[in-house]
Amino acid sequence: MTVERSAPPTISEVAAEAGVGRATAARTLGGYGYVSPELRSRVLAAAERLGYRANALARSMSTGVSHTLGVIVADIGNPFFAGVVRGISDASRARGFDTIVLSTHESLDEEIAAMHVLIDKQVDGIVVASAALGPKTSAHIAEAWSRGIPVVLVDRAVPGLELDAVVIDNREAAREAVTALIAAGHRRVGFVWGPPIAGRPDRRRDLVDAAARNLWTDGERLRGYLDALDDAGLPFDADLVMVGEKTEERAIAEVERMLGLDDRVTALFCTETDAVTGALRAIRATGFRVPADVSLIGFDDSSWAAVMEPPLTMIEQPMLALGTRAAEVLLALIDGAPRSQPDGAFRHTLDTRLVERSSVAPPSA
Amino acid sequence: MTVERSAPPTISEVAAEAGVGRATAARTLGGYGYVSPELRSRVLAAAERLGYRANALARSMSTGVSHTLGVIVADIGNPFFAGVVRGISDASRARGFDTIVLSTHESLDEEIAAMHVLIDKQVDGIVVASAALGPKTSAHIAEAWSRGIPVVLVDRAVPGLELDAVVIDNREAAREAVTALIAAGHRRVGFVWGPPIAGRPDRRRDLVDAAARNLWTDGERLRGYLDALDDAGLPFDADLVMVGEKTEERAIAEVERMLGLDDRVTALFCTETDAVTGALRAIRATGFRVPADVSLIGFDDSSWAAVMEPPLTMIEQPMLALGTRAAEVLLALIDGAPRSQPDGAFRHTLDTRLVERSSVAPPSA
DNA sequence: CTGTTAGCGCTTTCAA
DNA sequence: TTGAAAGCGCTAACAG
Repeated sequence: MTVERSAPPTISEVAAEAGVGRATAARTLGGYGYVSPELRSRVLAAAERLGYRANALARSMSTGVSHTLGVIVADIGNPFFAGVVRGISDASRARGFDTIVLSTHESLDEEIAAMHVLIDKQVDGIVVASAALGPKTSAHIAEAWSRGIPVVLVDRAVPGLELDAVVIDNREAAREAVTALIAAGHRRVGFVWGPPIAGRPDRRRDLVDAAARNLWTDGERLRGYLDALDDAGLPFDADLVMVGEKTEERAIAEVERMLGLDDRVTALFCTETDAVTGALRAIRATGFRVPADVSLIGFDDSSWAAVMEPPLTMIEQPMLALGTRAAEVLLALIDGAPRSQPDGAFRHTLDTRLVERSSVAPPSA
Repeated sequence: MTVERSAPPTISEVAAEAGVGRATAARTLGGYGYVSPELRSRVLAAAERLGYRANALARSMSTGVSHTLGVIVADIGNPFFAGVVRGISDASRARGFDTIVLSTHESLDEEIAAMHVLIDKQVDGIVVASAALGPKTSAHIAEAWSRGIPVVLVDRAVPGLELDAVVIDNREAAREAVTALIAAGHRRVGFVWGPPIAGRPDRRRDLVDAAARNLWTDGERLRGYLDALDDAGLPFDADLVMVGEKTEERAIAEVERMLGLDDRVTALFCTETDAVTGALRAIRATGFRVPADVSLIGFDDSSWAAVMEPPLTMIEQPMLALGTRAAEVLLALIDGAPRSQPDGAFRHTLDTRLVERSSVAPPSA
């Protein structure tokens, strides 16, 4: 008892039905070339009658353009990336492009595989939040380019890769946040969600090196933290930075540790949502209070942060704008705009905003 | 100073390079048919040398399958849908399918357009969280089916449409939550995020009718609320349900109103994240406290809810599972599994969980 | 302005 | 086993 269905009508059938040549049907239905009003309406009527719909694949086959963009992110389920993808999606849809989105689960191998999928599917361009750390790990990106597929980076720049990248100034945003903490009087501010390394580095330099070997955004945020310390002439203390796996559990453990130090932390800078919630749990578990006992600023504002008790001071990232901008840059490239200059990559830096609420107060005496 | 790039190598070029017929190259590269080890390795070597990559479009053209799934949701930027999409994406990727995702911004017209885009792009199947209210507004879904493209619904069933639908039991989940509130002693519980209608309906029946003319999930949740009231023998009071636009602002206004009633609300059931944050803001603005003055339960648990002060009791939806399950059902359909039975649609109902935390307490005397 | 013809790159009979 | 040739549905020259 299956539904009866014949093969979808092709343009030839429409032409036959309308009693015109195939090209004429193609011209009116494809919206190109000249067709007399007379034939035009006959074709349209025939198409209507048959329920004709163009086969986009066949069209792409002969034109060489798919009107499809590829998007590669670590995790489409993450609200941040979801927002970015929404931006890309809206901006490209407005220009007639659809998007294929692939999640890499933060794995470089999956990112490479994703890139191949997109190349094979003949997308017209790709925007990627890459896990690549430098030119040596980004051959797949260069490969897309060499095959004529423009690529723009979003959220994460790749040091040494001369490509358009739509990002925020993570370093400056972090510095601003930590500076605010210091300005409130804090001298012991913890950094939550550090580089995922096993041991605790003794020297500041080792930490920076480790960060450079990991996610670009994380490294930049760490540098911004260090910058703020330097600006204020505060000493660096390895005990105040979280190391190890980037999980909420680990954040809880690390923050509890920092809170248990003889010269305990009085303020926390959290670089991601899970770091914030982890820190909050740790603070609560140890009986401290925000902001009376410990101040806190986190990355990635959300509607929840505003209804917390107390409302949280957060760094707001322009998620949608990152996406729309990336799509615009990519679309321009597809239209033939010149790519990055030989003397350095184009960096499109979008503004962040420190949304001041009530989680920052002077340290208790 | 542009990068030199020749047209990507085709299978013919690989064949020539390997000194074999085109079909032989196609057979080894396509992984089908028989090829002698001898020629096989020669082809592979040639492909490697030329940097050959299959053109998936051309392949789809001749095989008729695109190994691509279409996904239509209201807003990919919404964490809930992002989670669902992540589930779909992971499950389908594991089976070699990629996904094109389209956001409709909750507009039926955009949904119809999206459906056409996917049909034109020859996707092998579609999963949609539809805004359609019934058979009359879901012609586009039937159209996809009639063209041989399987469709499965996710999150939102469409009454009267006999299609596989992967959903949760919204009515039961709502009833459970409201029952918990009533069990705590509340007799005046408000319903936040009601049907988007202009005026306040006098009669309960008008409200239910209005709900039926709107989003399926919303209607079900309202029915569950009503069920709980009935179970407990509590009277329905139109003043306790929010009506109007579904925005956080409106929720704030409505909750403030309910809190200002002579016989004010002492508990709130919020059907969505923004309803929860709106309610929280209103409660705070009016000087009340959770749960001392007003209890609250909301839909869509998140990591934030657990770190609120107090931690919020919430209904947890299996976002990822909704997605993976929908993908599995769709993939099975693509594989030729029989679709819904003539005597009713297949409903795949996933469990929700009421995560009890501390936002529910007996009403204050 | 319209129709004919030749591809786009791949798969798939069909002979050899 | 392998190769030649046809065809998927559409666009794009090129005549007419």
